[in-house]
Amino acid sequence: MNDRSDIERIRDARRAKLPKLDIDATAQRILVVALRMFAMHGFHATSMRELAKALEIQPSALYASFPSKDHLLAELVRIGHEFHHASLRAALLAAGGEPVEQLRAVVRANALVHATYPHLAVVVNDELHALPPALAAPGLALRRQSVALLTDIVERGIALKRFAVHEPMVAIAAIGAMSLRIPYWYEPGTLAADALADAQAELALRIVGAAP
Amino acid sequence: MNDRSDIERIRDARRAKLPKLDIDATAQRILVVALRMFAMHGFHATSMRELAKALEIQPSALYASFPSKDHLLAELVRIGHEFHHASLRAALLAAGGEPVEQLRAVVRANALVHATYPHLAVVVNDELHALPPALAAPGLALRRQSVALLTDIVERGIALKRFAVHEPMVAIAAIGAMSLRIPYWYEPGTLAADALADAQAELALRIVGAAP
DNA sequence: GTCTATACTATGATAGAC
DNA sequence: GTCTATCATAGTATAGAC
Repeated sequence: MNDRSDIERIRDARRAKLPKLDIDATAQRILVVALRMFAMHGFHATSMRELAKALEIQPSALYASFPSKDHLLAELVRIGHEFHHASLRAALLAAGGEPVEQLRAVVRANALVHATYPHLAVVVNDELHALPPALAAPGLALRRQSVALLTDIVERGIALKRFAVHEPMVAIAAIGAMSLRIPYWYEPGTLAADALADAQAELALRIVGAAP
Repeated sequence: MNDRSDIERIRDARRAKLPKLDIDATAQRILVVALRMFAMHGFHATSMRELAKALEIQPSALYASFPSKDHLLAELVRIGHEFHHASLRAALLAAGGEPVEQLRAVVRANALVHATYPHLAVVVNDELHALPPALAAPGLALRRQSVALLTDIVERGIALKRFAVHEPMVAIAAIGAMSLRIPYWYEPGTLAADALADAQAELALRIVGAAP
């Protein structure tokens, strides 16, 4: 498919990038380009031939670094989930014991990850289902942990009467959804990533009815 | 690919369904099954052969109703966008002139569409980018109108001092994201769709800082 | 680790009979 | 409108030389 006319799911204005990794330079180069193409067009809409062409190597050379296309995606999904979960955990640990501050910190971190690594977020969220279960399992486990982390904060805040929420599940889903959607609309320029994170943290506090 | 092992993007607990349509019965039967498969596995991960097999017809029979796989997706996307936009418009028209009631009505409608037609919502949102630009254009136009509809309500509410928002764009995106994500987590049972819609409408009012 | 060359399979789509 | 049969292409992946 030389003449691809698909609509891009995420704009390439911000170049695709990965967190710092400790892996082979060739593998990293492949991962970054694969990340961009998987994010923009989707995993199944990106062929190994096209990926190789974008890298200016032959398709067969890809298999020296990754045993299959699935493993390539799995590695991106693994990196994304681990970085994401580590970011949330670090934010929570630094936030002290007050639910308001915990929620603010975790939502800020969640927003910043999505604003800083939008391609990675898109691939993690939209292409995980393309993996065979064995390769998707680790990511799914981390995802559940991240949800639990947010759930625990909100439920504790309710118990401590810091928050007032009618339907906790709906509120938690709304807070998660807010940051999850960042890659699809946000572009830095008018609003700095940090200001976006602050704004979403404030909205999260409104959502849980934290006393202002 | 007989032995598909992909993870399903959306559970099939709720059977895929379409709004009432005025089209050929055969075409409708094809559309419903395609809707389910595109929603669960993705457009590119669903082959015409698999679709035909699920319908218990031969692949070539599909082409009597739709000239190509793209057109099949385009029809689903068109139906989804038109139904969605019509729902929001109807809700707004019935809501009177008060921004608080307008926002409540539109968010309720948005939530109900996503809770009632989750497969359609998933296909519209996740597979639109798989269409060539010419086929995607009508959907994109309706999408912009729906966003504008919400934006106008929020901005008018701010101007009339009914709402207090620091970053309108962030608030509007959050309100949209909340309903958009419904198909990926919500399952009726513990919470009725109507209660979900009410809960999201309340959260939207909190997000825009409507006086309680 | 990259190349050339190629095997094998799956894909979207069409031809033509009924 | 559905069938059988088939085409042309694109897909993932491998073999073997350098």
